[in-house]
Amino acid sequence: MDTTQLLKGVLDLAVLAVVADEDGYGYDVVRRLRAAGIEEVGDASVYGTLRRLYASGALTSYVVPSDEGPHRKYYGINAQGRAVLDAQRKDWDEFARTMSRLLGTEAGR
Amino acid sequence: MDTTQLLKGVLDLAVLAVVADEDGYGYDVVRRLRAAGIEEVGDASVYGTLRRLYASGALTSYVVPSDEGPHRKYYGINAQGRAVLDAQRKDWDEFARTMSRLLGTEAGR
DNA sequence: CACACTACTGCGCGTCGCGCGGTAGTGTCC
DNA sequence: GGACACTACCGCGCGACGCGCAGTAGTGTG
Repeated sequence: MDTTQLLKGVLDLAVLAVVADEDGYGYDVVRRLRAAGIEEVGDASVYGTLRRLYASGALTSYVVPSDEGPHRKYYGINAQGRAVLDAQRKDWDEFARTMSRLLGTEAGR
Repeated sequence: MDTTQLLKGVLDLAVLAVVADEDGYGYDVVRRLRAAGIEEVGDASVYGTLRRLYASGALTSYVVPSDEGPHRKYYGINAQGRAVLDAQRKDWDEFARTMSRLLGTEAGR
C-alpha cells in the first residue's frame, strides 16, 4: 500500500503543473492536488516542495493577507520554473512509456 | 537530470515484472532492465531490490554454478510475488493515468 | 470558551536508489 | 605470465524526499 513511494521525484512535477495553471498558496495547492486524484499527499510534503522549488529559483512568492483566516503565501511559476516543468514533463512521459511497455500494458504505445 | 528519483517505489515493480517473465540472476536482471529502457539503473540498486524482495517473501532463490564465470544467484517469482506484482501494477497504472491527466497530456485517456 | 477550519513551519524518521570499493572467477592479448 | 576486461556478487555510507506529528496563529460558530 506504499503509493507514497510513487510520488518520489514526481511531486515537484505535480506541484509545478498545478502552480503553472494558476498561482496558488500551500493549503490551496494541497486541495488541488487531492482533487486531481493524488489523495494521499501529505500537506507537509507540499509545503516542503513549494519551499524547495522557491529556493531553487523556479517559483516566485508573495504574501497576501486574508480577512478570513491567516495570511496566504502565494507561489507563482517563472521562466526557469516553466523550463523545469517542461523538462520533467518530458522525462515523465518517457519514463511512463518505458514502464508501460515493460509491464505489458499497451497504454504506452 | 534526476531521473533517478522516478525509480523510487517503481524498481520493485520493474524487477518483479522482469523476473516474472523469466527467472534471472542479478547481473542479468540489470541488463534486461537497461535493455527495456531503464538505462540509468545502478547495479547495486537491483541487487538490493532483489535481496529485499526475497527477504519479504516475494521471490525464491537458487544458486547455479557457471563454468564461464562466478556462480549465479537466480531469483524466481512465487505466488506472493505475483500478488504483489499485480497490486503494484494496478497502483502504477492508476497513478500514471492520474499524472497524465494532471499534466494535460492525453496519454492517460 | 471550547472547537473547528484555515494556513504555515520545523523536526526527526524511514525508505530507497546510488556511488564506490572490494572479492573472485574466467578468458584474452601481447 | 601479467595486465586487463568481463562476469557476478556484496557491503557501506550518503543524500534525497515524502511523511507524521506537534506547534503557532488567525477567524468564525455553538
